[in-house]
Amino acid sequence: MDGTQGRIAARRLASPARREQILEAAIAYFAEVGFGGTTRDLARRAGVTQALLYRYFSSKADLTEAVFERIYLGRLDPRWIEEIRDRSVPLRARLLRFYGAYTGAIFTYEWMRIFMWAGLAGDALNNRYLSRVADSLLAPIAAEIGAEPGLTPPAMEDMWNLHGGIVYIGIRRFIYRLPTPDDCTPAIEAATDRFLAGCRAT
Amino acid sequence: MDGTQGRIAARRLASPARREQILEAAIAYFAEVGFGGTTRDLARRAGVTQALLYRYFSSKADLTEAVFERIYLGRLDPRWIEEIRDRSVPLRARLLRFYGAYTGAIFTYEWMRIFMWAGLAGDALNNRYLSRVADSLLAPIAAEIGAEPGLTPPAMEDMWNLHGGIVYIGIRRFIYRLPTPDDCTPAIEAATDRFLAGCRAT
DNA sequence: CACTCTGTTGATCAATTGATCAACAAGCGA
DNA sequence: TCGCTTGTTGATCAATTGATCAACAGAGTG
Repeated sequence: MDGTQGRIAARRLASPARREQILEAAIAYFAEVGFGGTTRDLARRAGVTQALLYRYFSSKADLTEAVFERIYLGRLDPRWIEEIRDRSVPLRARLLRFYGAYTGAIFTYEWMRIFMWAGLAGDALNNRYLSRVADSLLAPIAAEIGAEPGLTPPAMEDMWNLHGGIVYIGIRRFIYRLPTPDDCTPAIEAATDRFLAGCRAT
Repeated sequence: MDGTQGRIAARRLASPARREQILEAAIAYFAEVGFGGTTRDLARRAGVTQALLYRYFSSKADLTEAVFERIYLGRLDPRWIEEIRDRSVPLRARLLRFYGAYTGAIFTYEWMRIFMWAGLAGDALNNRYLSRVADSLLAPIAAEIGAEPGLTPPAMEDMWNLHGGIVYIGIRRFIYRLPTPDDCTPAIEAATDRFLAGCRAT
């Protein structure tokens, strides 16, 4: 209830809890201002002293690395690909289910912005993540489309087009701060239907 | 032919030429490292002294502002919208012509990255630019599609989907540094055809 | 209460960085 | 060649910033 920013933290915390608190604050802070942000500002927002950061992280680089790991780790749910291949469910429903889950996982302020900051900075994890998206998600989806009677399997560039058109909603919302629909399900449905219709027409 | 970086500049240059040279170097430099880059690094790459920057720009903020203006100014060609409305040309050809010209204008290392850096930093020009894209380009395109017999006019969210899917090619190439086709014309054609087919099906 | 462990802090250092300024020097007209 | 204008530089300042460390303080134990 104090009017000042930060300094909300308890006076004394168990080591793992404090580390977790700092890490969470770092994710929120770096998402907002990028990795050029200062350790002093971060500490203020975490409600601790700047010196304390160095008890839990050996350097700023060490801290940002922890932010990366936390952000990337477990972001790609292995069940997604299983569900994509589950042919007991109609193809359209599988696509909608996947992109519902995928956007549900990545359409957050922290994820979208940290991913973009990292991409611009040339982070290697970023590049590797997207390669995995291509190999483990887009390629299997293309294969499933190709397995459907009457549908031509789309090229990877077409898959990227589907993917990019959907992800761009999050870019507009969290990076460009443009108004977007609260619920992006209808947009995903429309994009998916257009895409499937295109695979049929060829 | 000196092995060192930078210091290519002539010893003495006319004032406007030097300013132009610094501005060009700033665009290339900030595109690469973002606006957190230092004036010393920039000066080194421009081949001048750090102090000289302040003869042509009153502050770093003044310099970055000049970079913005140069980048944004004249990037939206007013002829594009005229050509979009030119109904003597088939609709599909108009769409392809527009996105050929549009991607030809923005798919550069400098533009894509500075635009993204600025977007993350919350630059106002960025937001305004995209609003103009929506009002002056996407909305008229939607209207032209709606004017075509047998086609339903797409909602703005659909237009953003078309747009985002195409722009995402540039994001992959210049921000994520992923491999993309040298010529993105086929991808644009495929995306456009899918989109128009979708407008027909409804 | 005294003791110990450890989470936390304020002070501080060295390097970086935006910005300034007096001094230098290249071109050019008289 | 002299002298003026102006493009250019090296030195330097003040503020910021990542990182360190001795000292402080809260909590549990005997």
